[in-house]
Amino acid sequence: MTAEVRPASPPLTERQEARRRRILHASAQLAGRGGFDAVQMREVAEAAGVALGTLYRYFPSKIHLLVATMQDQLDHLHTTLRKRPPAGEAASERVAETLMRAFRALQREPHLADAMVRALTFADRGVSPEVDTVSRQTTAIILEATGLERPTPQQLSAVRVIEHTWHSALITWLSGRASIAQVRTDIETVCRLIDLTSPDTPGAAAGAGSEAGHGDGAGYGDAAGAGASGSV
Amino acid sequence: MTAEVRPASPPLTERQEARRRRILHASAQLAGRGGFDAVQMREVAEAAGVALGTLYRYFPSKIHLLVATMQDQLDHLHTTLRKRPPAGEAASERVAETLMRAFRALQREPHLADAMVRALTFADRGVSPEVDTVSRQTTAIILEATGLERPTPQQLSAVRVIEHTWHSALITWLSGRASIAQVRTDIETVCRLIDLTSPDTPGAAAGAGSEAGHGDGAGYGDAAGAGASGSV
DNA sequence: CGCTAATCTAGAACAAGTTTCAGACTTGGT
DNA sequence: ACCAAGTCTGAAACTTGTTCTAGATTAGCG
Repeated sequence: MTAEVRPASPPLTERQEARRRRILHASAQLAGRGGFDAVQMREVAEAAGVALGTLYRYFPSKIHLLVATMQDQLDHLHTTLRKRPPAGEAASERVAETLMRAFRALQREPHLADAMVRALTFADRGVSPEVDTVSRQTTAIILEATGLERPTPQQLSAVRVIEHTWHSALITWLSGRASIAQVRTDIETVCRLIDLTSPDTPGAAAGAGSEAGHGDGAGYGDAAGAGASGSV
Repeated sequence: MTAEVRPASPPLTERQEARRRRILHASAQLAGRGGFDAVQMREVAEAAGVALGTLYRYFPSKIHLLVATMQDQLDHLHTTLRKRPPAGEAASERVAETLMRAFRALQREPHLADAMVRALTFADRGVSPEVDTVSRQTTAIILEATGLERPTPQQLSAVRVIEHTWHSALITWLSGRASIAQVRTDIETVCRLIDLTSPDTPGAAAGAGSEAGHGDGAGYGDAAGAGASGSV
């Protein structure tokens, strides 16, 4: 039932699964203390009882390791959330409640949160698939909170904005530039102002352009192109 | 005139100012090629013609260096933007146009963008003041685009959400998880849906259901613990 | 069981950020 | 011009992520 969908080209043996689990456990453990910096590959390896080379065979970089740790934690969170769905009236309220619950969970382990979020945002293209998994997991949680059966492209865009805000607000909190109250305000603001109402609602903001995916293309050398000359 | 407000505890001598500038130039240069990874402290030092220790005296870490580089580039951008302000009707259009212009500027130097944004999001508490400066600069640019004289707390919250979205959307683009078109959609979505209208300004409105007057959840300024101390 | 390929271990080695240190150079004040 | 304090240089050292190697173990298969 759990989303635990890993590529897993070759299915892992039992011992391997156990190793993998020990590694993730050690990672979360160390992250729980000192955060990102405290997760040192040699220490993880030792704590998990594997050789350094093995650790790198399972997780090709520290970032991969921490992103996997986040997937793991998100699974837990998702499971927990499902046990007691948000009770708000409007979709926006339920989303806000869900995110605030998640935020409270993170507050309980700020160092762990630090390690995971830093890894997520620092991840480069080489980790995209894994980061994408986390992103989809987050989207799923939010969408579930909305209770929408068949979200429209506009609603999906709105969810994307909510996710962006959630993510970035977390960063400002973790880096000490925003208080907990400020994060709550940001979450409530985006959930309140962004339109999550169904398409049959008149006056709702219209056509949020294309859907997701990597359609790319799109002209961006258009109007105002010459505007921002100069470097940057 | 320009926001070029640096702490500058001891005012720098001319030679020092020149060194600082050479360092920043070298940093941007190297970042312009290979991005974050290509900015190697030894190389920056050599390219700038200073000793490694000196580089570290000016910028206590690679992150500090890149964040300072971003401040620098943002200054340029801000100046450029001022020369031809956005022309849209509604505040939201002007903000979207401004951000898209900035985005186009970043696209011209994707590696540089990568280096700067990665540094920003990876920055830990030790770099908070500098990151905060960048954040305030960004806020200023957006606020300027709105044309609001005295933004209400609600409007400031909206701007925060826009900034979060902008920031996070950039990350997804840089890490190859979102296309340029997708970023544009996200920017347009948040600008369109978030309410930026003034209480006394008629006309364009996003007001989908919820109204901004709503209770204003959570006040500003209670930065429990680590909040923004030295605000503008 | 015995073979082969894959995996695991221990440990060295390498890369890049960061620190440290002794000595040379600047600067500011007298 | 001279001195003291602060700054800069060059180079080595240290840290931690990552890679590599040689030999031991394990897994799958006939």
